[in-house]
Amino acid sequence: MKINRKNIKHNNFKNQKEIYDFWENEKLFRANPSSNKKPYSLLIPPPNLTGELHLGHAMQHAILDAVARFKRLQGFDVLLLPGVDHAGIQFEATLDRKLKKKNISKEKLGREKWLEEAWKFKSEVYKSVSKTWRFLGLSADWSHEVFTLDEGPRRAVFEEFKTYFEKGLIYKGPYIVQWCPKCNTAIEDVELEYEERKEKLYFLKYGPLTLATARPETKFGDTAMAVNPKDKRYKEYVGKVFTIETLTGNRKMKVVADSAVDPKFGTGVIKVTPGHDFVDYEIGKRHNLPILQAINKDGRLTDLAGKYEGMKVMEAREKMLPELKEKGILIKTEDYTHNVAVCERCKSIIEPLISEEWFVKVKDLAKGAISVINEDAINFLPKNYKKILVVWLKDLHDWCISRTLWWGHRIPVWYPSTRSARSGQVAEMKVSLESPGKGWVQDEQVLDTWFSSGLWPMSTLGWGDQSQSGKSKWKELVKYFPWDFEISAPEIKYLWIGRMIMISKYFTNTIPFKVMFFHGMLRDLQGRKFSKSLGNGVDPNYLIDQWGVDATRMALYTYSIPGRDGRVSKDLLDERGKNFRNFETKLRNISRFILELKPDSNVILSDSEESRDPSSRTQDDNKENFGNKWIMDELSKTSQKVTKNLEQLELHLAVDEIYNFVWHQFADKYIESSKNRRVEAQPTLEHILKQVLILLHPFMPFLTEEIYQKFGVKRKSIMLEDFPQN
RNA sequence: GGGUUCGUAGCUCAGUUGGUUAGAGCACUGCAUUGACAUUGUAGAGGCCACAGGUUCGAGUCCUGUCGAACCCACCA
Repeated sequence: MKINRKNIKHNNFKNQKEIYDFWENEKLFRANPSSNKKPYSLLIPPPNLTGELHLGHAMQHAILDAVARFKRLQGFDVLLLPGVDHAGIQFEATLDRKLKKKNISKEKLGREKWLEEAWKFKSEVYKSVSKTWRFLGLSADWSHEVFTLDEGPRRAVFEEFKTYFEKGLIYKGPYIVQWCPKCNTAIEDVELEYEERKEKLYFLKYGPLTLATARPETKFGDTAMAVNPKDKRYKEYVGKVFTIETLTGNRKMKVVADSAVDPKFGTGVIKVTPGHDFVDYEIGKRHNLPILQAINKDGRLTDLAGKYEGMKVMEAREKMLPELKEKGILIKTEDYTHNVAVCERCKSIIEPLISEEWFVKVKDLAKGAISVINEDAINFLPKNYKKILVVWLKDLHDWCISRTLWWGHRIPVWYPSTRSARSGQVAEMKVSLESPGKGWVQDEQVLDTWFSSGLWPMSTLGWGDQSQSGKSKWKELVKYFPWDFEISAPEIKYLWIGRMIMISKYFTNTIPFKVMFFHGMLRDLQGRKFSKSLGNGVDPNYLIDQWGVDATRMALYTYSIPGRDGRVSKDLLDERGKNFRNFETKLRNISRFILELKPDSNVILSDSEESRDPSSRTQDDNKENFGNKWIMDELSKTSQKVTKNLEQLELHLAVDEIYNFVWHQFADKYIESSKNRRVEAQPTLEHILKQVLILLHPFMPFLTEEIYQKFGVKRKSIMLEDFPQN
């Protein structure tokens, strides 16, 4: 690249915002689909639109940005695509809580008005996310920014739904689902958490048999008893029907034999409640048992419960115990500790129940995903996540994709009348993005957030969008897909990563990304996750205020090892932040020494990059004297290692290398020894400094740009430099 | 019950395919300081690399087992 010195402006930036604006105004973050440079694409995991970015996000984004900047310096056409996710349940719950405080009820507002509020709230929350991104120096291509509910993704999601529908992979029907009574919607297995609870195990008399249960209140929904077929104790009872007292009259129940029953647990007999338990549902299906609904969607008992009708589950359990005892049904209780499923979002106890929902048959999708993963088409970091995902994919059950919410992609299914909509008449419905005509009513439910997130690698590049704006993007899809780099927290490996692989393979017959980087989780010193309720989190904005962006980024890179959790506290992060802030000061001082305190200005200003030969030997060049040759060798070794580390995505090692070189080789040894031959060493000093800045730029973008601007001979921005070739 | 990962200095952690004397930051001790830099320099102390076997010329690194910690998955009613 020819340097035209006349065009070079020395920028004296007042603050980091000015630097960021300079980059943005110069369009240095923009990808260029028509350039002949080799593409390198990175997809930012869309953060949930629910609030502030936390420390984990900051680390994730710092990693993405370092890789993107590195690849740009290497001469790639880099696309770092930003976007945010509408985060269905979570967003809706947050907004409802907010509205409740203002005494506005959702029902009163109605769907349309509520959605207006939602979009307002969305842009409010988005501002804080966007601000933090810029704060961190994220070099994202803002011209490509996407929101999951935008038109493009909406059309892509429709395409996805329609295809499944036409291929017979989508069905609607009653099925047992994990139901959150508080969020009032079905949720997926992967959306639940387990909490250890100390409860009781109740031993109840059912006809001639005694069985153990933790949930006596589901008694009203029992339709059978079951034992293990190999259990000799109960052989004579199998197939026989007994009359069982239910507290609301007698019910005839059969004893069935099913291998799902563990003969070692309790008495070896279970009551079967197909309407409110997953195992029981399966047993029921195998033995053709009737299903009774004993618990409603609001978590209260139904009329089956007689005088207990309307009571919440826990209340009913307490209240019915005396009656059970009195009637001789409750024989004894034992202390019992077990895991209770709770909603990941609101922590309320999940009620398995039967609900009319939409499902996707995932068997073929999963098979495809397994095949691409086994072909090693995706480079998983760490490697073992490959196996973990395959195991999960192997016995995946059908995906419940409907949610009883308003915030999301509404299911693109229409019914000819309100009545057929209510009864969900499958035969009459039409799949369409827009209304098929007057009188048609759209399905009330929306799609699971992950239905659209799973499509993210494609929908962000215009896939499935038949409109003009979608078609104009096809070149980008060809150029940037599959993505070169994707990063994620391990906790959403199934929810998101697994889905993306399945969906991408199904629709494009290829992988969604070439590198899948799972960073570790940042935890507190006791190894617990950060959470609002524990208050153990560390706010990235605090660290940035205290130590600066670049130092904060550096501190985070030291925790960026794939799959390795880091234990941190405010003190520990302050320690590292301070350490790298000191490093920043060191580098400022080095540059002041080299660029501002020059021995003789005539000697130093060389005219072009080429005319200088920094590797020329000094008179007394040997190891002990730390001469030019020595430092050039050290630099070369360092840049080789840094390049290798970056290529292998070992950012923590790269940071370590540069840190050590700058401080302990360059500053402590070379600069010290150069003081008595300053004039002769000056070209080398400048050369090394500039190379150091380039090596460091992916990690400390602001500082390196700031110092770079002080060079006499330079390009417009350090972002336009070339990464040292080795 | 199945799976994964970890155990290295007082603390938080690095240690790339096995290869000199096992490293960093912080903390600690001595010394220096009109210096580009005290947000510094320099010297140092601190480790049976969890434990026990094995493979090897050679093991923090590979294999087996034991103990300890954490996480994920699963239909323990």
